[in-house]
Amino acid sequence: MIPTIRDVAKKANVSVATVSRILNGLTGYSDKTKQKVLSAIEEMGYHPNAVARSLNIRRTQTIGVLFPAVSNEFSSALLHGIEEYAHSCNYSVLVCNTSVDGNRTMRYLQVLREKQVDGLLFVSETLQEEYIKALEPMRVPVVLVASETDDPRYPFVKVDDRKAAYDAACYLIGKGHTELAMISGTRGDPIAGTPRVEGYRQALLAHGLSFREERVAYGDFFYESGAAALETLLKQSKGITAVFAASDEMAVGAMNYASRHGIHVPEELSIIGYDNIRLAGMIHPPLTTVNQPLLELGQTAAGKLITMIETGSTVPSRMIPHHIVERQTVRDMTIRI
Amino acid sequence: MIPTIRDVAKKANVSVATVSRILNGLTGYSDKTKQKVLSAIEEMGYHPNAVARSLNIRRTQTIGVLFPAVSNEFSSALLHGIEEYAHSCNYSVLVCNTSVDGNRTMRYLQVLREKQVDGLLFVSETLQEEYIKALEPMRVPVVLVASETDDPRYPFVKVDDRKAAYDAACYLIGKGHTELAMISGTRGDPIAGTPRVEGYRQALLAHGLSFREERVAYGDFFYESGAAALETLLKQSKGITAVFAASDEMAVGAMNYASRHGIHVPEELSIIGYDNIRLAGMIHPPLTTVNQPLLELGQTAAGKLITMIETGSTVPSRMIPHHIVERQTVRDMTIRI
DNA sequence: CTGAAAGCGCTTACAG
DNA sequence: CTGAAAGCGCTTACAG
Repeated sequence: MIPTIRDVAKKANVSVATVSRILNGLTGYSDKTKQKVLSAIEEMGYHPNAVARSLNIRRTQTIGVLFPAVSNEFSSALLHGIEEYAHSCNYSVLVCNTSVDGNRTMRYLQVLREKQVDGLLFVSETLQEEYIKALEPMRVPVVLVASETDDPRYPFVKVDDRKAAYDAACYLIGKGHTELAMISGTRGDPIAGTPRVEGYRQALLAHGLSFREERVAYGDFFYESGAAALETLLKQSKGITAVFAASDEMAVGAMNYASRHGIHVPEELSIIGYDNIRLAGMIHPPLTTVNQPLLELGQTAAGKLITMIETGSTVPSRMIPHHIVERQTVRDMTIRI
Repeated sequence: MIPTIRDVAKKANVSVATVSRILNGLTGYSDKTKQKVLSAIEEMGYHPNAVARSLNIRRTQTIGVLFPAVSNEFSSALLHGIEEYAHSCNYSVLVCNTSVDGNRTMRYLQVLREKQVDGLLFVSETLQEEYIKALEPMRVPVVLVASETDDPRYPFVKVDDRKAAYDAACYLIGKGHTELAMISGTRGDPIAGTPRVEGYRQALLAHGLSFREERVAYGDFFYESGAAALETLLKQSKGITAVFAASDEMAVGAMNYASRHGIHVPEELSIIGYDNIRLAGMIHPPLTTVNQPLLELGQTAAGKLITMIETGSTVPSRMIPHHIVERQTVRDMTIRI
């Protein structure tokens, strides 16, 4: 029914080997043969079967991407970068939404292994021992995005979270703020939690300010938790003039809390976020924040993975530069009005 | 190196046929044989090769999903629903970001065809003649999501855009507004453009209000265009008290314009959006909008596609119910204060 | 420049 | 209950 390479060969009066060579741009056939074959392909509407090809060459030109959650701006911007780069290199991407569920992750790993993906990208997820055990025998390259590990077999691509948080706090201090507070992401999160608190702390100390436990509240990176965290901070401590939130969503949640309670941003309270997702520019006043180049992170990670796949060698990890995007939520206290 | 079914068979002293039967849960082997085989599999760390299997059974348990743009809340919520449902049915999903580019779409179609996907989902894209020509010989089911066609071979899953827009306008009218305006999406867009303007128009007429061209401005669904559209409306026509925006992003853009120009929402201007993406609940004041159940749209579409794949029959299209989510951007004019 | 044949790792009648 | 063998649609030495 659907024509195969065999049918094409028959029609063009050549062997399948010749058709295969032409299809793959190899050498070893006359121009006349090539024309014959090409027109047979055209006439029959032949399309090669990549599954058969993959079985032979043991390459599927497909990578698997595991996300803890797919439906937020952060993930989708990364996915965009990954897909774009992969497509430009002729790779397809299989998306897997693990829902932060270890069991789902393990099942996906199984599926991806059986489907013979050429490589794997772990987004925003730390490599559990269990995953490593499953990954090892798969013998395919793995790259982490917006995550980190010290196992050299698994390179990662991310922003320097500690430094970015340090810079955010310094920015606030540079604007004359001395009464800082922080809305952290999930307590103990080894990637986007602890390092950002640590960077914030170091910035305070570097400027002779004291780090006060009651001036750190913990959320979960999502919008809803931002308001609750600000409420906690305001209850626990008086005199705060600026807060650093470890995600834009939490920053916006905090801004809403402020707005509902008649606290003016930035006049009475300054806020700086983290991520620079589109949301940051959509609210009023627009949010000053730390830019994570998500598209670039995705592209770079896909690039590293594909390099590893195609060269068989391992590549170094990479810190992508961040920067602060100044908008309108931080008051400059050094200017007297 | 990596064990195959052959190695397992050898180790367990049975034929590959028997191993295959056990692997696939067929009948025709003793319990003793089963144990022998299972422990051989265990010992060797054998994992079946789905590519080889696919070549045989000509099913890949993979579907392709084409998006015009992947990095926005709308697409990612749909993707979430699609991926979730597909995964629950043991299908994997290959994402393709067409960037609203016909050439890219055609190339993806080619790749997906070669990779032998079992079915295709078109998200927010109309089926061009060119696509249909490429789709036809692929002989796999196709379902449209948040889009529409009258070709019965391609079922679709969407909200009734005309009716939803009608309801949005009626909601405004029900709140006592008579001076309505609309921020439409892309002019002439056959799915999310024209039908929404038409629904809005019909609602006006049904209530004895006149539809005035100068009270419709066109954006492109995205944030940036919302502000410009509101500016245009306000310049073209005096006395507007309420506006219906054909997307939440444009509604928020309009709210920002209002805020920057000292126009209070909802006291001086009411706004209703369309989509109910998370953004709608994150801004201040929170946006009243038309809810499109995106997760459900995605799930339903994936369900229909998989049904078509597995039964070989075609399924009917489906309109998913929408509803209005009342928040705080529409003033009730029927209440005297 | 070209073809016959083995093989990629499975599944599935068919025969016993 | 079990196995030998053909076949899925390709690629790739090998030989000429």
